[in-house]
Amino acid sequence: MAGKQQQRLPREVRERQMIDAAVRVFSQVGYHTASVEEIAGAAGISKPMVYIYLGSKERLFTACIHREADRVVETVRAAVHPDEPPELGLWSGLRVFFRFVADNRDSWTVLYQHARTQGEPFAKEVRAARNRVIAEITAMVVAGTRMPGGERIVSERDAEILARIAIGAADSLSDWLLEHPDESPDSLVDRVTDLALVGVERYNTGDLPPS
Amino acid sequence: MAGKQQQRLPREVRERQMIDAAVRVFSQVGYHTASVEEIAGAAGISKPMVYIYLGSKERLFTACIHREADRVVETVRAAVHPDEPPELGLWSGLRVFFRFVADNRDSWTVLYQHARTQGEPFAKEVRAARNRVIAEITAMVVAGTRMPGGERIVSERDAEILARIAIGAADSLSDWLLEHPDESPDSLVDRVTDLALVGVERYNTGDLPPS
Amino acid sequence: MAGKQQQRLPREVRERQMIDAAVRVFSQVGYHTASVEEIAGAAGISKPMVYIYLGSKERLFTACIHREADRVVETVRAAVHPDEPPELGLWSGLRVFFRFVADNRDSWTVLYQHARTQGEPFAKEVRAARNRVIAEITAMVVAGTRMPGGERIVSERDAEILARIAIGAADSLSDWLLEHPDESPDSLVDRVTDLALVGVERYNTGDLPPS
Amino acid sequence: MAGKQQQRLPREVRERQMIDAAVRVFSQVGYHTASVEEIAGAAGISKPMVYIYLGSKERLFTACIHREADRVVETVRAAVHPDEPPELGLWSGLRVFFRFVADNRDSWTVLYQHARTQGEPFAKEVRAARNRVIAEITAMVVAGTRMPGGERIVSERDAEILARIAIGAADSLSDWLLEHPDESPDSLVDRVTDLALVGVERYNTGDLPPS
DNA sequence: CATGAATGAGTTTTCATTCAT
DNA sequence: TATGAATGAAAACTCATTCAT
Repeated sequence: MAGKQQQRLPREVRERQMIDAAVRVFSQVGYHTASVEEIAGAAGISKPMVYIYLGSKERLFTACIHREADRVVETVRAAVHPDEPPELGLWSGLRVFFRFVADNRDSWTVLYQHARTQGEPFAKEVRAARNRVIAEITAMVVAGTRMPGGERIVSERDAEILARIAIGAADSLSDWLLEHPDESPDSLVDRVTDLALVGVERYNTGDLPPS
Repeated sequence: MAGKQQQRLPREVRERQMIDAAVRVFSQVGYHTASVEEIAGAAGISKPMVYIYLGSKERLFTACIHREADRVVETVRAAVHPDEPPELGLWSGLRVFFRFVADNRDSWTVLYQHARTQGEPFAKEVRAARNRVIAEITAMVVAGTRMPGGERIVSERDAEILARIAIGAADSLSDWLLEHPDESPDSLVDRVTDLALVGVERYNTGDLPPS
Repeated sequence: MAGKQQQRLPREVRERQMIDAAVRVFSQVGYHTASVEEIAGAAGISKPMVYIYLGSKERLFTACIHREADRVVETVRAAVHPDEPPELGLWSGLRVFFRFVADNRDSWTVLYQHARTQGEPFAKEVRAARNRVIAEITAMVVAGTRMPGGERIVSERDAEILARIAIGAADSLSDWLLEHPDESPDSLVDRVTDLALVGVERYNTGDLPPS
Repeated sequence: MAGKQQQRLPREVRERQMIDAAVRVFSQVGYHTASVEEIAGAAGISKPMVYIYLGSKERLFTACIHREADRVVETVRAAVHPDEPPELGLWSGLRVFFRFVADNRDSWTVLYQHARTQGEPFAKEVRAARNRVIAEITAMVVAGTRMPGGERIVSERDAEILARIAIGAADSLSDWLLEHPDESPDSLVDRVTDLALVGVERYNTGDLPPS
């Protein structure tokens, strides 16, 4: 008489299923609009399971933020510091990062767009997650901008600024990518590179930079 | 039997007050978390007034989006195309835009961060508002990158990419500004300019740009 | 600057306008669904006027009930007791009553259908109004069923029963009339008369009436 | 933290309880005046349950209409077409119908009085329900007015008119019954029968029926 | 472990009614 | 007199969360 019960799975697996589903749903409709029931449904389980495993909607969202921040950080770190030396240059690093953002819309949307806009209960957690991402991208910038000899040519502060620009640009440009299916993350980075290398110095001639 | 009534003000004034309050509250807690009552309170009136004048929470939010999009567009347009000639160069234009974002946190937060993350009911309106902003910044980029002779050196597509980068960067960097009270929008643009002009070509030597 | 004000009309006229509008609106959507604003609009005046003249929505509805009950009673009375003798027979009286119901949908709907279904605040008023109508129809039945010599052939109690049947039937059949535009109140009464006179005794042969 | 919960009952049972309570409450105060909370209270459960099971106040009302229409139809049908032949005569059928109306005030009030007066959202459903009832009573009239040999003596149209009269009369007379506790549905039908059989032909002599 | 049943708390929305001009 | 501006009170509906089985 009881409705069919889900197969018993080890806790770890179940949790991953839930967070996967939650990221998917949250990214589509946002934290408030997503109901726990909807998420449970998307994970193929019943509502109380979410509470048993994750405790509350808030904790579930937090778990999503953590996991997705981990994924960004891991991805970038793995590319920039592969187990063995040859560190990537700046543009190669950016390419990896852009590709992640473009290929993982749900992750990025939850992490960068939704998490940010939630107020109090998450402020702290979100800041921490963001800082981890920023730190990682900053590290990538630092690594990518050393002179052949190893000297740094951008200060820590400037490196962070560049990291933030990269993050904001990735976010903003990933929308552009969606609207331009004829382009790819790679072709986009190429464009940006060209603009930075060639364009900047040239189109700037008529506009005196601050002395 | 009715409680003491507010001072009577003409509709136009009250509507502006409401939208002001709504932008403030929405920017702080987001669309869903903000209750109409809270907004009414912040505007110094009672809830039903919001419904009498604006119709619904949804329409109120839409009104905020429209007005704030207008403000960004107006600000940028006024700076770039002053009634009289001397158009601004790229960096001067960016400076105006950055300043707006930094000086109007609430507007920008609602427009760029919150509006985006709201799903269906707003998708269309938001897209329209965003496109207006993008178009304006793109125009600024185009205007700011002409050669002295007037020839364009960036294609339309690239101009829009630069505009999107500027927008994403402004958004991202305005957070950075908050965390660095010793800096200002102007000093920040100076840094970015320096990085773009001087840095790019130099720190790139070790990393071959795509051929 | 002030919106155009309605022409000043004597109180009596204004009140009639309001009640006319109210009957119209109430009959269409019912007491609760009708908003005072809607009624004021239908009467071509502003909301506060309704309160100044009638005091409250409740009193406005009560006024409608009274007036419409008066109209039914007057109509029937005028037909049955014309200033001078020749009283009408039963069927002629019914014909008058049916015609009123059919020709005054709004009045009847408010009086018989809506007023009835409103609970407490109106119970008493409604009962009184209904009783006046019932009394009048009963009087008509009594008048219409005297023998040529003047003796009564239906008891008071039976006369009231017949009156109630007539009222319920008029209500029920006026719906039927709406669905059968090829018929008229008169043709309907003819049918009913035929059924009563000819049919009843005949088709009843196979079904023994209670001994 | 949640208050004490009601005994757990299967959905089917709860739904019936809700509709029972709703019919009771709606019949007493009408659709608009009845609050969902009040109905939930009358059913011994909390408001959200009504929404979980029935979806909306509108759907709840519709469910009431359907169920009560079913009950009238079933009652009449069962009496008129018992599993085995001897169909009832007209008066016996009416007696069954009158008894239902008198014994099920709430059902009848909701079905005939309240449902009618509700405008748009219900118009269609109500019409359908009413038509089912009318059709059943009409069938009863047809069955009850056949000659011993089986020939029909009333046309379809006239049968429906008689059905409508019966319905309107039942509605109207059931009020009368309430005011006359010394009478019963049966005694009332007896009176009506007498009036129809004996009275009609007699008291009519002085009033010429239409030629 | 898993889930159907149940609810407290809160939100948007509407409307009769009043007041200031 | 007449009306635009304003609000208290209440109703429909939703949802995170819990408990009994």
